[in-house]
Amino acid sequence: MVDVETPQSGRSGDRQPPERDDRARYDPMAVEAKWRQRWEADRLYAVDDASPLPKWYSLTMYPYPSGVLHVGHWYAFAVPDVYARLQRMRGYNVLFPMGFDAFGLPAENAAIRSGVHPARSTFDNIAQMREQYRQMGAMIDWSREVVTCTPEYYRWNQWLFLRMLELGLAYRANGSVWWCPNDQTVLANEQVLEGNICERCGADVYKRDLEQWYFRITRYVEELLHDTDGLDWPERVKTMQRNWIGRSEGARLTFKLETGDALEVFTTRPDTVWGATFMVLAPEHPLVPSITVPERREAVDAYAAQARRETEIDRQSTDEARPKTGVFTGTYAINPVTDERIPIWVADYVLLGYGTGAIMAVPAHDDRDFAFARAFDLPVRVVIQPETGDPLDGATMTTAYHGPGRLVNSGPVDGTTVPDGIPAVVAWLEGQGRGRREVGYRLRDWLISRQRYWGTPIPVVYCDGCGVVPIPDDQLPVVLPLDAAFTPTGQSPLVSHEAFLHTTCPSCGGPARRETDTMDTFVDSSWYWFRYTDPNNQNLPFDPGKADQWTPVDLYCGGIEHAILHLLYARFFTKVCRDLGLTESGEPFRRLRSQGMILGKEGTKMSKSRGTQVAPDPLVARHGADALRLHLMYLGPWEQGGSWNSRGITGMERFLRRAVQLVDDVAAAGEVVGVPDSDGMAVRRLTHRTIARVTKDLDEFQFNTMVAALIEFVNELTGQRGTGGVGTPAWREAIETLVLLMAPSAPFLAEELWERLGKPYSVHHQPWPTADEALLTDDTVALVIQVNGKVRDRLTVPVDVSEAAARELALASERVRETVGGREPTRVIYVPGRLVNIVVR
RNA sequence: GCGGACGUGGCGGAACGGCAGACGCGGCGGUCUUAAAAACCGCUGGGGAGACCCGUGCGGGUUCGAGUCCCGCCGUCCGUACCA
Repeated sequence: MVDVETPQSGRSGDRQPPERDDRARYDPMAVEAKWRQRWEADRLYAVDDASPLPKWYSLTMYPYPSGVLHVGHWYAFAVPDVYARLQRMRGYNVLFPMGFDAFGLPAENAAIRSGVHPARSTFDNIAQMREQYRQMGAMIDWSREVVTCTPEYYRWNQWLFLRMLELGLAYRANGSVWWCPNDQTVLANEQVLEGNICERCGADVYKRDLEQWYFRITRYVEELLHDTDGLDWPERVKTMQRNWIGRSEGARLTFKLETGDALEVFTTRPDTVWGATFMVLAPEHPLVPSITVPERREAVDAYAAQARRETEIDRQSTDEARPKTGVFTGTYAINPVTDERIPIWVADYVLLGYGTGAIMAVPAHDDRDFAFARAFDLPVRVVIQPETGDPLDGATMTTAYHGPGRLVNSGPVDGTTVPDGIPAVVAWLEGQGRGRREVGYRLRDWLISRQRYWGTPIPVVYCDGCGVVPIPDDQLPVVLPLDAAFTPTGQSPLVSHEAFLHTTCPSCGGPARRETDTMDTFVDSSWYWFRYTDPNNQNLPFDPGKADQWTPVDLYCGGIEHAILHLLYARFFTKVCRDLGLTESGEPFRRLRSQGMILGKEGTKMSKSRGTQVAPDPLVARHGADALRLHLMYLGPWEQGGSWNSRGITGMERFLRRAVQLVDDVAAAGEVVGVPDSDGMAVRRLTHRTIARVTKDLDEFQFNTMVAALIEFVNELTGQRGTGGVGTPAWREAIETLVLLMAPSAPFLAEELWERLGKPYSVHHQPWPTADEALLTDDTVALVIQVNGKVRDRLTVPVDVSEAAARELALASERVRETVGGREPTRVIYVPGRLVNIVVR
């Protein structure tokens, strides 16, 4: 690729003078310890709010302090560190903070098993992990560290809760909620997987009726939905958020019942109401007991009980088309447009949690309703006829029809086209007072109460005289007592802590009982990045000025598993903080990148319990943190992840040793005078092309190919060590550039080599090299010559070769003439500077 | 079922519609060594003595030219799951 003579002799005898043991030249442990100490003594990574440089906020999801780091943590943190370092060398004032998501069930569950208090184990784990992050060489300003289980932090959870209470964004309500019998707590809807699996522990969960605290995230639902459009996030994450919000346009219709009750339903197909031949209620629907006629009561009760049990046990069996089940209540409703009597059934395919928990069933045009109607022999009335093909017949059709067509059997709206005419039908229904347009959402309010110990106490008291009374701001924090008995009982452990439980009412001074539930730990992570901007504030969660100086976060990196929950809650909190005047922007994270997962041996997730985690420490001890960082980058595309494999790390070590040799050559040669001149053009081209490649790859998060570019650079230079170029200014430029390009990826060794080159401390304060455009192209290019699309020759031609000259050269090629024979080319394709394709017959 | 991503040597993976397999690991051969390790040099998709031929899951298509674009399959992974 570079037209420099390379010695092909391959003899090593005439190389350099005999070298000392390579270990003496590059001992990773010694180099890394040396610079780690120096950087910490100098506070090299301290972030200055007053810096005049433009800001760059690089955030990586803070870890749960589970004990020790595994290579997955390195993957998640060391790689974004590379980008943060690049931005710093580019002249940004970079904030790259770190903290710990320190409340939560694992510590508490471990405490129940081992008897070690969660506070103790959490802080021990944090100390150990902090030390491991130091080993990694990450650019962390530890003075900004946030630990969410400290009163200094969770006090502001409480403060924010009180503000939300004032705004009606926090409220208490009775409802049917998911309960995990293993963790002995309620869960948010978002924490229930596959219908009934606890996200935390995998146990089967079920519904209980409890009075709980909620955050009214639904108040922001439209904004949350619309604002996703403008985010530079992976498309699939945005799609997952939109699907979770689940907006659907439709109408709310009221059906009168023969009992005198009214039954509201939500439908996305109000145009099909003339085809509604029965209704279905969820088994848990509150009207079920009162509308069931006495002779049907036994059957309905039995069905409801069975449905509830099935929800408890397993509803995963929904993969195959589960046969529809249900029972008739004995009661009829009146179809509001046809005035017909239609039966009301109870069936578990209608969910209480969506819409109104009741539906009008239109079997001709809905698959589920169709299956139900056929199973129970209910009438199927076609109200949409397709405009082509055979007309549908409700008696004989075998699947529901949801295609386009015209409304039939629909009285005043007969002939309306579907779907284009639906708005007209809805307008007619509204005009008749028989329904109204409504937008439905899947998203529901966020249940934040947890009956567990290791979390933020909810700052309210219950007073017999005053009711629910918020704790005044000046009495915050409500401190979590450390001497509670935290064995789970189904109630918060704080219930049995007398000193905590009994207090006085802040309003009337009388006796009062504290709220003993704690907050979902997702509250902690919903605003932590703001706290990094002002970690010691005693008066507010954070200063609005400081927050707006740094946020929105420019680049947020983390696991794809947080695509819905954490990111949605964080966006919600940001909008609340904006409305509280704490920040200006309504979105927290401008750009999001998700790393793939590093899988353990059998291609499975690394798990502590199964012992499949790979520890970084022995690898660091043996190969160095720099080699491990490079190895992780080199495994494959970062956003894709992959299986862990420690074999390749030796290749990274070899690369680093070759770089050391190149630098030591130059260091030994001493200072070179003069500027790079035309004698070193080939080396200079190589250097600048490498700058361009490395920079582009870093910006595109292509860390694997970035490392490949560095390796190729070193290999190329190593191949030329024996030539006379070593002492030239161009060579010196190449070596210095190499060290600069290595600085983000291999921060320890780059610092060491920079010093050996006699350059001023620190390499991490140097500007990132810029590629000279003029050096990115060669004088000559290799022109590919094809015949009928197959490569037949390669010619070296001037870069600005004319088309005519290129064609002529191509046709003159010996190899081309052999292939073409005597045939006359029918066509010649020319791609400037790249290729000639000669087409014959 | 629905939605998305992916399928390339022994392995991890590269390739603006234009030289398939960059780079690394592993393997083979060599230099140095009493020896080994390390380091260094060379080779390493398959077939063929060779010119060449065949090769990016399978089958079609578009194009001068397809790993790349289009259509239809097969397989793997991820998300989601009766959302009215």
